[in-house]
Amino acid sequence: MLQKQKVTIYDISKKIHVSAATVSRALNNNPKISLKTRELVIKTAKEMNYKQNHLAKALKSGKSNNVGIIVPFINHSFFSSVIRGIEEELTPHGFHVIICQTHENIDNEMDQIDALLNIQVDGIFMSVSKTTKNTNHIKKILEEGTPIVFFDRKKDIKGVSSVTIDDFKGGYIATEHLILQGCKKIAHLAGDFNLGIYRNRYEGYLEALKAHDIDFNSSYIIETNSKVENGASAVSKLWELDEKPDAIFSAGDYTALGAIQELKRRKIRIPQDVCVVGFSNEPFTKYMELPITSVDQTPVTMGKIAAQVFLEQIKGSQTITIEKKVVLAPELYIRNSSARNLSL
Amino acid sequence: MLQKQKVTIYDISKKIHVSAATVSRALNNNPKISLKTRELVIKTAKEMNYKQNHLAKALKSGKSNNVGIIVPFINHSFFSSVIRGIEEELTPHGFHVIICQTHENIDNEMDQIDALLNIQVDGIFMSVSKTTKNTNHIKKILEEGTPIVFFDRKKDIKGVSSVTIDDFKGGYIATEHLILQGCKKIAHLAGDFNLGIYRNRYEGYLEALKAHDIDFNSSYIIETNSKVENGASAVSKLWELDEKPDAIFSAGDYTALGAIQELKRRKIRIPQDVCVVGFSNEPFTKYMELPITSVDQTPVTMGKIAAQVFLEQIKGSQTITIEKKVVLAPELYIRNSSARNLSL
DNA sequence: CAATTTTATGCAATCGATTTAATATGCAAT
DNA sequence: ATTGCATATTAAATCGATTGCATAAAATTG
Repeated sequence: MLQKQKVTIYDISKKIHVSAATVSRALNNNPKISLKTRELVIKTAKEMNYKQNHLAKALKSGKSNNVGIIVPFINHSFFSSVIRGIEEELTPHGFHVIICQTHENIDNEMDQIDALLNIQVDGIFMSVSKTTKNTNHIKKILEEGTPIVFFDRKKDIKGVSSVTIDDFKGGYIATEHLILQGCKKIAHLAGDFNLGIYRNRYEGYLEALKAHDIDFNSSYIIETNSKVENGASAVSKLWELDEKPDAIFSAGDYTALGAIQELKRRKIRIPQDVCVVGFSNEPFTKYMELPITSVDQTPVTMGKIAAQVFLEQIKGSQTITIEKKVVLAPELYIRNSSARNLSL
Repeated sequence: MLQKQKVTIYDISKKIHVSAATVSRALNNNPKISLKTRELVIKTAKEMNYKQNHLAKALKSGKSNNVGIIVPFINHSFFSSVIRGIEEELTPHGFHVIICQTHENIDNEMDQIDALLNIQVDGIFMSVSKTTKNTNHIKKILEEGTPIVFFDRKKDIKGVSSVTIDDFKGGYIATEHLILQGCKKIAHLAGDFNLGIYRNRYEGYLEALKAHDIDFNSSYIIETNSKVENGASAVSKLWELDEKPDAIFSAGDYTALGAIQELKRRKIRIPQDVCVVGFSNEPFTKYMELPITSVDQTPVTMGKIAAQVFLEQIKGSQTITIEKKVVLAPELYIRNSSARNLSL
């Protein structure tokens, strides 16, 4: 184990008999430094294998070149894809991405925020946890002067930008697609209404029904967690009704999958008897033997755009707050679980 | 936008008329400081909402409390799960996790390493890219005195710890399972032999054949990239043979899936005519209508253990290099794609 | 050639916390 | 009362890079 990082601007300055200030300026292309000196410094720095100490620079400048990303879970396809997008967009700008997960727990969320502020990240990207109601801990970020960008799951806070998809539209097109397949009794497996995204998907569903003059039936709505088992039990519950549904729009792919499994168990044919649509376009949906129709959220793009919004924000004067709300269009991937006249 | 982080130990020291050194010592529970002073300092610090500046501390100590993780892609289930494990294990110790992806490209890998060393991470976790042959850039990390821990995909470098699964055994148990199902003509869809993990899975396959007195048939080996399409085309190629296989052991789940799709297209019954086993236990394998038998790599555990190895490494004196090779046992999840007498 | 402006460079302070070596205080022993 | 020693505290240096201000050297002008 040898010594770490050795060469400093002082070492360079000694070697070529100039001051450290000159070395610093030369390396930063300060025009006050003569071409001759600048070239000598740069050449010597290269020879001595000089590496700038980013910590020292960060301390002096107050900018760490790190950004934090807070998500419920890293290893959920949607979130890891957003992270990928952010990472790919920010790395070329010299930023590094620090990952935190909340496990959908607001206490963790608060801790993670504190930790990120402590290490002076230059910005925070976050998708709030399901249990987050109060937003004081988030406002604290703003008070410290650190920009935030919400993605997917946001809270409405003045001065905070966000990148989301149009969940209302997602709910609408999914439902309308089912209607166009001839379905009239469309059940909805909703997600946690504490989160805006799920409320919006539900609203979109309602609006599509209304637009096509289909009566709303409240017993067709089941609010549930996005787990496979819950999709199955939701179907069991629905099939106790006298008027069984002829379609299911699920706000998540896992519940859609569970629903399909239970429908098959009951020998109900898909899509002939019942059409099913999921949400998120999880990788598995297209791999199934009966591929599942789903609403795509373009997560990598979402991450990239969130990163761009952040870069724009910090480019401007620090005193100006840019509040930008980017809403991406969701896209319906129609597959066999709902396509009655599809030749695939 | 208000000012960032304000209160320093000097502010505290002024307020209670002691020196900054005393404040620092008091906050660090240095026994030289009298109880009275310590309590006053701590109380005042709390009142003034003091937050330690980690950058300054990092600069002085040379320890950043950041670790880097280098993976081919963040949003691959296996890698994001390992990252999750590392994150969960290190966060309680005050470390933060910085993510980099290489896109399986060695040039990116070198850049990422440079960047991580530049920001003085305290350690690097990595899974090498497929294109990595030369290891000079990795040795550079060691020369700087920064510990590395390989996970899953490693290179043999003296003094470097690693956490992997026993791929040989994985290949062995997968193949033996197929043999026990009565299969005798077992094809193997191998991964890139540049990576040790795929060579080992292949070796395990060979050994299992030998142990059960089954002749090796080289035309049953197809080296391919882990993509769904490649699984399908591998089957097409295999089914041109006079002696068609009665089982397929794929070194990856995606190729296993592609193989299954192609087998179905050809109306070949699974598992009656052909048994299929994949590798990685990707989430989708258990969701299929025909769930796929696969070898699980316990990625979250792998991440946690890698983190523990790292913590052990840095706990010891910096001059002592601990080289620890942890090998986790893979586990076969038997499902319908291979289980001829399974009642599920 | 002296006066003035430009250009190039150095000095020293700064960012905030840590740490070594030095000093002030208290108390016991002689 | 003086010496000795432990305890508590501080001054100052340090980590490495940046930057405002001062100044020396060179170039320009009258």
